[in-house]
Amino acid sequence: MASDRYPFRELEAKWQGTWEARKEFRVAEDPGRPKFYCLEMFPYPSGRIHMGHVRVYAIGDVLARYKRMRGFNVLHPMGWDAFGLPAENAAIENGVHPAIWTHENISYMRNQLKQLGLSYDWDREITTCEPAYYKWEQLIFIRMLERGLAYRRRSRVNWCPSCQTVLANEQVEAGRCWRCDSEVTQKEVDGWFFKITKYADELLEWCERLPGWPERVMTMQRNWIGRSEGAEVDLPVVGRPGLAVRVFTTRPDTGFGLTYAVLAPEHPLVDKLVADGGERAAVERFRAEVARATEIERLATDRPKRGLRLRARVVNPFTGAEVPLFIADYVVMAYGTGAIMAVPGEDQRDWDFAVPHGLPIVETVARPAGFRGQAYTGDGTKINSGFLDGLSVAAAKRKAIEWLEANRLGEGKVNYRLRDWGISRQRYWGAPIPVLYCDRDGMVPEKEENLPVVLPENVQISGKGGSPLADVPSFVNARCPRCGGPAKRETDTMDTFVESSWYFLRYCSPRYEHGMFERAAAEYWMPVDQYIGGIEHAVLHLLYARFYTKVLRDLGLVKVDEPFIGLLSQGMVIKDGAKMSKSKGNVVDPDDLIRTLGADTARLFSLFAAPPEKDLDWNDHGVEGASRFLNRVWRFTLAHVDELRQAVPARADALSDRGRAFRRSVHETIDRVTADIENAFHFNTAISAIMELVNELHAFEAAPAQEPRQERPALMREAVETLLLLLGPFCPHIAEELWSVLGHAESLFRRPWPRADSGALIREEITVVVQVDGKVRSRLTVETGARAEHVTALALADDRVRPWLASRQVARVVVVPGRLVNIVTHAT
RNA sequence: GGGGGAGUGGAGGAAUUGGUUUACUCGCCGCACUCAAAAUGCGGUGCCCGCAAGGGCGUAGGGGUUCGAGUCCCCUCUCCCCUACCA
Repeated sequence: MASDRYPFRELEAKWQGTWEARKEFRVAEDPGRPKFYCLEMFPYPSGRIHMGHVRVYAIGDVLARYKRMRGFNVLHPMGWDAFGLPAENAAIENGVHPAIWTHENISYMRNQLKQLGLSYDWDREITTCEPAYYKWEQLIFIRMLERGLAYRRRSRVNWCPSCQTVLANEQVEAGRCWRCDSEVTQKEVDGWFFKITKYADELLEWCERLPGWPERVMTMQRNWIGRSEGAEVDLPVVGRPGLAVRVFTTRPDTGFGLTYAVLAPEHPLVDKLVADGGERAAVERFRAEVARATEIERLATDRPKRGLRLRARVVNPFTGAEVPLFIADYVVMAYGTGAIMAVPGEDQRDWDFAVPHGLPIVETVARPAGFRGQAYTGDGTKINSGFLDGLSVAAAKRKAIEWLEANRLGEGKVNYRLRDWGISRQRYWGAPIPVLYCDRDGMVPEKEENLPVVLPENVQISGKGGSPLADVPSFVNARCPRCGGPAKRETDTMDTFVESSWYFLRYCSPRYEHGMFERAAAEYWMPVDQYIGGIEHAVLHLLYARFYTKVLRDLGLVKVDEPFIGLLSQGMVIKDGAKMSKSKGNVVDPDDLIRTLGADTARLFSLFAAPPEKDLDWNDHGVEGASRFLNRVWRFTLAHVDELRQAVPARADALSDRGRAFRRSVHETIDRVTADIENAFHFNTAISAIMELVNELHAFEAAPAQEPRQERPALMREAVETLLLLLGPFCPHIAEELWSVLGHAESLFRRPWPRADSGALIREEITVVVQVDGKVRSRLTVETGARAEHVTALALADDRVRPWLASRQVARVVVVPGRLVNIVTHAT
């Protein structure tokens, strides 16, 4: 069986070696040529690549090779998102140092990628855990600090009381610690934040200006930013002059229906309002109860809302009435002001809480006739609302805000769901945050000339206790950059999303030593023309990278507003109805596949089985089919190699009928493949067009020759060469090999992409469908451009059509030129 | 609860502005080659009726617009993804 296969192993190794030795894919800025920046999301060096990687990198490689053949100067780089938690977990579990683990993984995976024959400029490879990389991120951190874009505050984190350590979200499994299974609690710690909220509006506006992005990704980003317009309103606390509960509402028009107010349990005001010991104890009990709510409980939206009524009362500023104040679990501190004005008449959540607590419900919008619901959230005429009565909801919102502002009780306000980006990680394997704490000067940034603040290597990682860096005295104990006195270094490291927020800029000048990147290089290459990656990064990575780019722009470092012009979100790789995973036992190992069938087959099937944006259903028989196809191409070419090499071009204007028809197929294939790649990355249909060409090539070769002797080899040579050029981006090794077998000294990838000869595309005759009352009854072969009257006459006279017209009258005839004739009849 | 996407043969998937439904691949069936098998090549393959010629029905279901609907409009069902007490 193996002996029947073409020698993909030797051939793939040979061409990979040749391309590497020739530095075939190395690029430099060239103002004389249009550039194309093709980028796939760089991998985390987890150990081995999986089929998802094969898919995304195959997609990117087709595009990069295609664009090169189209004359673009293509930047197509690769690197490693090398910081991250798994390296630390490996250290904890196997005692391997994260640096060693990471670098071993990188060298294994680099080799795997090279075996796929991907056309990267490997001279630009970057690894984010190297000081030469993260040095620049530290510099930008200091710049952001100076501008108030980086700041420090307390926030809540997941905390394992048994391991005495902070847990990342992915280390919390169903509310329990991934290692010791203890119940995870929340804890307040100091941490660093990037002020992404400052850019909320700009990030949102640009969502409308990125037509090259999938709509669903933009929608997810819009939802994530979550802009909502409303008002903040002060509810004075009864008997406490100067003290008020500030709430955010999107429905200021419903103020007259405000019958109680609610604070988030952890709201800071609660401590000020609760003085009495007994009440304080009740509050603490309630808070503990809410904090215990596990992940699973929180998922159940329909569970009863719990609350505790405080003794303090607040004033409804619209009515002047005193109303009760609660703390309740359905109000979260993370959104708005962490406090709400409750209007049970027009908010279902408030209604759900008000009814069991016996709270009054006031309707402030007239219900439409027949309304049977509970809270009413639709539009209508305002009622029971004093000066707002009679207005529509929208008009009442505007008037209520005017009134609040005139009476200094509140103001119009736009609120965002987007939170500032918490970048502190109490972790070892990340970029150190370049600040120190001095007893005299307080928090001080490291001096720029002292950067990078290098991550020390002599660290014990146990997974217990706080940040591992805190246990490295040589790292922690330092000198204050300002006064020279003793100071302690920050021991938090940065979120790995920071590295991936600018790596695409570093690729422009990866070895540049005087800054993040060389300005001219970035101006030439940026923005990324096509970015390709998984949908799982639809929000976080893609939003952070957009934010970071805007920050760098405002720091005067880059000119672009957005990093990625085009985005392709590829689907998952599925097998047997489920995502490939070790636990499901349905993984296909790329190494095995490359060894048994070759990289070209692996690439071909990944691209053929589904369009890139859809999930790909892996099928071992299908992979065999892809391999069979390449064998077919191989055998055909070798079987005719002498004939093909000796062929002399035929005159295109003097071909036999059969020869002309065959040549037309070849040139139609060029157009189809080009359009499929160009328009929508429909590589699957591009490949099927190439397969059809191969089928036709076989048919042409097998049929008895009727044409002049020279014509046949000439047409076959043109067909095979076209086939190889079209196949090249998909299956570069076999295409390059056969190209050289045909006698070409120069690489196929130095050749321009083929262009269809418009003369070859001309058809003398076309098939026209004849319908009677919308049903296909016959087909006619007519001259291209035949007149409608002529085609109609032929159709009406057609033997297979006439019986359907008997005893009926022709009402009208619809002619679609070059396509069909529809004869519409009615009974006589 | 909110948002987004998808339902086409036995399977993955194709179908220009509404114009031949099911390209290509897999699977299955048949034939050739072979002592045999594999490999390879060629042919067939939506469902139903029919010896055949041919006809009827078919793109989740129901309605509508149209000479003509997988495609456009309305309703219903199913599945997938994201998100979540967002005030």
